[in-house]
Amino acid sequence: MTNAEIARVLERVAIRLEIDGANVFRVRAYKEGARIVAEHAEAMSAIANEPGALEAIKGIGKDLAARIRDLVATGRTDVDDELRAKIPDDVVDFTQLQGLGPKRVKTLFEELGIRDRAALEAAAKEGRLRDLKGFGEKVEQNVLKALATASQWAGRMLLAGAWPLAHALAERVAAVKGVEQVELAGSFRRRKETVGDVDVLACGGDPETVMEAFATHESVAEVLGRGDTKCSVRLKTGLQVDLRLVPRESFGAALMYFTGSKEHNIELRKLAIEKGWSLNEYGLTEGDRVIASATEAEVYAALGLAWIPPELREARGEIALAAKHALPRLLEREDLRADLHMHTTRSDGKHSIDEMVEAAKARGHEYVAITEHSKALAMANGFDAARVRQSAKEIAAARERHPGFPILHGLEVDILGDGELDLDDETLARLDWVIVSIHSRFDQAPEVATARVLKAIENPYVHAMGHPTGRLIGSREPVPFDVEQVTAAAARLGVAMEINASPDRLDLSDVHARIARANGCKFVIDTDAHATGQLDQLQFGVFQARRAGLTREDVLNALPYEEFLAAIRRRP
DNA sequence: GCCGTTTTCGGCCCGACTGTTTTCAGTCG
Repeated sequence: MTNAEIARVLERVAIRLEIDGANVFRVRAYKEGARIVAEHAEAMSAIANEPGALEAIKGIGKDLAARIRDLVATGRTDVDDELRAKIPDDVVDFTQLQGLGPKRVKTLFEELGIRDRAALEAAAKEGRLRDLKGFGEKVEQNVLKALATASQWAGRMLLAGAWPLAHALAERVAAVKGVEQVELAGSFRRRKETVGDVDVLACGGDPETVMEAFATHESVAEVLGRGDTKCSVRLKTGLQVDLRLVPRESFGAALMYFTGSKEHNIELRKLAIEKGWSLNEYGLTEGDRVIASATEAEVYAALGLAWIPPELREARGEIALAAKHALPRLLEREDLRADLHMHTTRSDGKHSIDEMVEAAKARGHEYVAITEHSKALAMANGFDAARVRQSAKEIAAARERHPGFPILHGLEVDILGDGELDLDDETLARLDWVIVSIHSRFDQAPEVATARVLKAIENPYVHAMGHPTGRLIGSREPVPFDVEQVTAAAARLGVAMEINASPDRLDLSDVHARIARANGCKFVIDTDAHATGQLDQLQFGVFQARRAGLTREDVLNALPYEEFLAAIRRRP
């Protein structure tokens, strides 16, 4: 089992224990265990047999270690088996419906014997929920609403999808007279690849006027709730956005609180408690005395910490680094000097070489690589050997038209099912920049996929691996190769890992990129643009890189052109 | 269920909102 699969089992054990009415701290231990496993760099399967290795991980004790060993060995564990026999899957999923938590789900299950979605919907429609203890007409209506929403809006929204909407709402609020500060907080500010909802924080201005401006924005479909300090709306796209009005004197504390992550905040509170203080969204306090609250920097400083970039606030060790003032200087968009993965009309792009080059120049790039597909992608007009020779002439001609702007003759070569590359070495040797990518056979077994990728990157003409795992967020799982093994090999071979900035790829993921960095990999951050406008998506790749803790030094296309060439010439 | 230069027992993050109640449980972030 992969770490993600183990984490899912532990998470669902936690929910079932909650419904079952177990000790809340036992529930928390399982939830925390799930999170730790999901984010752990080493595979549980690799360390399970090493005595004491699991128990050495903070948050994993004797019991959880035994569960994890069971799962690694057999794919099952008895506590999960027992609970599943008791509580059906659908009932567990009920807790994801807004307004239903473990207590109400327990009531539904035990009082009415509701075991699946259809039964829940029927019972709500027939008005059988309202008389249950802790329910009422309103809750019953909310259940129906939540069921409808869940079917229409099963997942989260891509960060890039929420981006323009969130900024439009923030600008509307910021334009209200008297409003002093507006920030988009939550997972949005941490630049997670998907967001479940968006939190807008504001201070200043007349609360009624600010709420009204927010609630009447043309993108709003429904006002879900409105109090003195908070207004929740659902947009026409399905995205939920919460506006919170906070006092200006505690804006920093509120921004920290609502930026999260929850786990990061918990660690900060523990730190505050150690000092005899208390931290909440109103400030860092000692009794009635406010120690810090106005800005994030003040609160972090009072806790003895450097200000932590939101992308790192995931309780992955950033607080310890901040305490030592040893946080990395994260990569910034301005550090990137090139985009090294883009297509033109010659394969499946929408724009010509000249158009792409001009668009890249307009975005401040100092050099680019043009990288068409190879022949395995026939439908994308992929290049064969003869077409690569022809392409060399086309690129040479383009260089004439763009003096002083280096254009690398690149190609995105398919990794075939067996790890062979789609073009022969002689052809690859003609290219300045060779990216290898997987576009087929996403369903291989882990060992097969690992061998496939290792074989591909061992080819001495390969410079980088494009969208390495091939995942599509929300629709296609990553190819299950061993990321640990592959990135270690890539580091040794001098093959860079791409962080593909396309919003539904963002591949490598933050977790995988962290592993790759720890193994000594270099990276490239590219758009894989198929049209000029997509060159703007580079920022989403930068966000992902920041979440992985990458600095300018980790990234090849942050190098000036000559240094970049020197770096990639280490290969034959 | 986890953890511990005080503890092997007794703690474990905290406040707002909703809708249920008529002082508060449940949910959410």
